[in-house]
Amino acid sequence: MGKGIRTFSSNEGLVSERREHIAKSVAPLFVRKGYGQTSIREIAKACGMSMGHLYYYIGGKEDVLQIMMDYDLHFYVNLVKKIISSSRSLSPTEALIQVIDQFFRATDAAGDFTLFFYQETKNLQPDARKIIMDRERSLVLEFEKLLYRGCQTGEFQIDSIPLVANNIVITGHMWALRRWLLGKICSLDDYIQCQTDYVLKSIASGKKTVLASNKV
Amino acid sequence: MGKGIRTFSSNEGLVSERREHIAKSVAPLFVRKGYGQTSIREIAKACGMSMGHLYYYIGGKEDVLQIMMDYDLHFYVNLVKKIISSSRSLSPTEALIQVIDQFFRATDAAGDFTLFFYQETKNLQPDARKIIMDRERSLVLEFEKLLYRGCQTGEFQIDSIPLVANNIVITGHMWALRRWLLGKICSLDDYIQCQTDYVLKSIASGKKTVLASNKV
Amino acid sequence: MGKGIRTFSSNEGLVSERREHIAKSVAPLFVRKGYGQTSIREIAKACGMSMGHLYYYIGGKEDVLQIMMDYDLHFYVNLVKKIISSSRSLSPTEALIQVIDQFFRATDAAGDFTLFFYQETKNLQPDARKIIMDRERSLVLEFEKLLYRGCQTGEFQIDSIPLVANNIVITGHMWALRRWLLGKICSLDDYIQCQTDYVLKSIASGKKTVLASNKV
Amino acid sequence: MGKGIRTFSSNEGLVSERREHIAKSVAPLFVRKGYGQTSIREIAKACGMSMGHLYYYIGGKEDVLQIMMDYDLHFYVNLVKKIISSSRSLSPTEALIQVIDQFFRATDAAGDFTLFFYQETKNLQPDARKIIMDRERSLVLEFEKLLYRGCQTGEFQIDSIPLVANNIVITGHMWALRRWLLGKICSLDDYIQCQTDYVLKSIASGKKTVLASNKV
DNA sequence: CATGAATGAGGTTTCATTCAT
DNA sequence: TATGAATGAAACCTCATTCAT
Repeated sequence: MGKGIRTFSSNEGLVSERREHIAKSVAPLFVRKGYGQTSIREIAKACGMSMGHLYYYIGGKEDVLQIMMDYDLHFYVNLVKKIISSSRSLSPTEALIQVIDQFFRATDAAGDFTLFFYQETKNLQPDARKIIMDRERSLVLEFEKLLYRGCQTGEFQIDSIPLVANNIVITGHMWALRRWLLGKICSLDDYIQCQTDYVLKSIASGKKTVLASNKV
Repeated sequence: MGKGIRTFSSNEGLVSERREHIAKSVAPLFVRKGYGQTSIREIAKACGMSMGHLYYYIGGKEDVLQIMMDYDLHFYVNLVKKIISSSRSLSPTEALIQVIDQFFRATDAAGDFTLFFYQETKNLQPDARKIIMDRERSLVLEFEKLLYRGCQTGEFQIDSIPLVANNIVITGHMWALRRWLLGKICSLDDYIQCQTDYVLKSIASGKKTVLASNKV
Repeated sequence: MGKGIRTFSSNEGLVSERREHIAKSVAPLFVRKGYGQTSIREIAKACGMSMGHLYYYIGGKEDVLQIMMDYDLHFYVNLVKKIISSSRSLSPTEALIQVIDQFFRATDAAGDFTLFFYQETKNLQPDARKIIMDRERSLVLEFEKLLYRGCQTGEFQIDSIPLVANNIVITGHMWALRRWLLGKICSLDDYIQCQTDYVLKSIASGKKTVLASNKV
Repeated sequence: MGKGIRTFSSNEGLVSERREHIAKSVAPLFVRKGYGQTSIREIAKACGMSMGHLYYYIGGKEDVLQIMMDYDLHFYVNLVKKIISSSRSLSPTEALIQVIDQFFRATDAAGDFTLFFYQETKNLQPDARKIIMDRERSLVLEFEKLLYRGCQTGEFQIDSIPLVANNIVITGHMWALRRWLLGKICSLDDYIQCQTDYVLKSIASGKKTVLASNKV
């Protein structure tokens, strides 16, 4: 974890282990108080370490942010990967419906982190930001693969797959970013339902889908 | 401007004027460095005021954020209102196309501010946040009116007007929030084109629109 | 009032009038918040003047303290003088009893000011402090005169008149300074009763006094 | 020392030690300049600490005042306790004479602190003020015990023991508070002599005391 | 490996005083 | 006379980071 981050230890395994521990410990703190408002003292306390010891595994406060973001994003992306791969046996349309459903719910569950991600990425150094953004990009890629499958079967007709993939991700994230507003309009269930329809309508090819009709 | 914010002056006009000046002066600074990373000293300098004088018109650093956000959002919302009202003579479909185009371009122009808005709203006190969010809500409302017009003419068929209005706003904002990713996929022109199609497809009623026919 | 304090006005009468106004206006503010915690802005507001105008009649913040103390002490000393002179027709012992009673009650009424006086004298410049202390000294002098009368009639037998005079003043002040403690022991009435006895016992000559016994 | 005051250290012994050091270092500074006129920078310097380090052991400037007052008052009260208990073998009258003598001299020696105490208690928060005042109360209590002993032996005849105890304490304090005036009337030796007489006269029972007889 | 006392620059805020109007 | 906008030094306090133990 966190290659390139300064450490005084030469035991790579231990460093990885401790950094994972840091990532897990610090997440609720960061999400609740914000990165800027959290002090090193609080971080160390949350990690059950002394400040000096914390600096044994990191180079500076920023590194804690990077480690935490990297870890959480890694976790989040893996979750999405699992969701998508577990739908591989379904038809693209059905898979998309299910993936959107689960992705939106996962994003809702990690809602505060999603917001945190948009808010605090700016506090990362360019290098660290690149790493985080690569992970984010890989998230979109997963959706692209799914959409691509639908295009090949002819169920979807899409001009720009990356853009549609982005739209799906964005729409999920927006539930987290604007829940204060969207929550007044509809429930998460409604939101998922509507947005799924919205997406399907816009990418549906004329070709009959295998969806509901086959189920009967 | 900024009713409820402490000032030592009883000259309302002057206070308004100075606060507008502050809002304008501080915007580029905030957008570039972030609210938390900008010191009062820098703010005062950017405003061409002494620190003491700055505090003559505000109650604390937070107020500068509120004033700036309120001002910029006010400006932005007014722009959108103008865009929408100037399209009143067009058919709903044509109006939507044009409004999306101009809204996305305006959002792109104010791109850094849009990102700033999502990042820094958390630093406002509940009272101030409410004011800002009310303005944001009024933005969505403008789009709702336009969509409603389209539903009445029968050109649009929409389950949840607020949700579609939100989606349009969101999609515009996302160009600002994720330009680092979207910029690699397509240009702003492409983005507008695709997203417009995307929206229209999903809300098109079967009824023939006046659009295509006129183009011929 | 406040000779030697800088003013830009050459109209002596006006200056005196304004300073008296300042003294009266500022007293409750000072007593409530303390001198150090009261700002010039608050002082000016309490006086119904602008800050600039206030500085037309004073040389600095300290002068406000001096003016206020001088005025209040002047008022207080005059009160005591009246009390003492109005008892001139009584026998020294009876006079003392009555004077102590009224002096203690007056001090109790001005209790916060008495405390303020002990707390804030240190904030005066040496010159100003001398003026204030001279007034304070004149207070003790009034009691000395009364005691002296009693010694001449033979009712009192006192080694050091100034000391006894001081003790009386001190005992009165202490009710104000330590009301938080004394208030738990007894009421003001009790306090007056006991302290009067205490004083009388300690200065009584063997000679029969004209007191209560004669009254019957 | 100073339970309830924020510290970043969990080493109680160290905290106590440092706070005692702070109390000792800051006393002459506070007494000379007053609490309000002494800056944190000066306090830190007087303690031989950096400002940051000072704040490692205290929560705010006020805490320094509390710590210092508590420490000095503790010291002062202990001194009085020692004085009183060391006179236990004497007759109440002789004990009182000796205790007053030593108490007044001790108060004179700590004169500036006594004045400081009356001036600056107002700057404490209610909680801290209570602590300080409890200590002050315990001071009076020591005198009450002594007076009580005298009443039991029949040497003293006192209506209100607490009040007489207070008067003794007050008279001692007054030498400190009004030395600028009293110093012109008599020396400390004279003051002690007179005030002792004054007290004894007012509490003497008719019963012959063991005092004079023993002297012969 | 581990601790936490120590640093000091820099943060936000206040306020007595002046001066152009 | 009268106003109050403007100044800027100095106040209190925080915190990322280091280093002796």
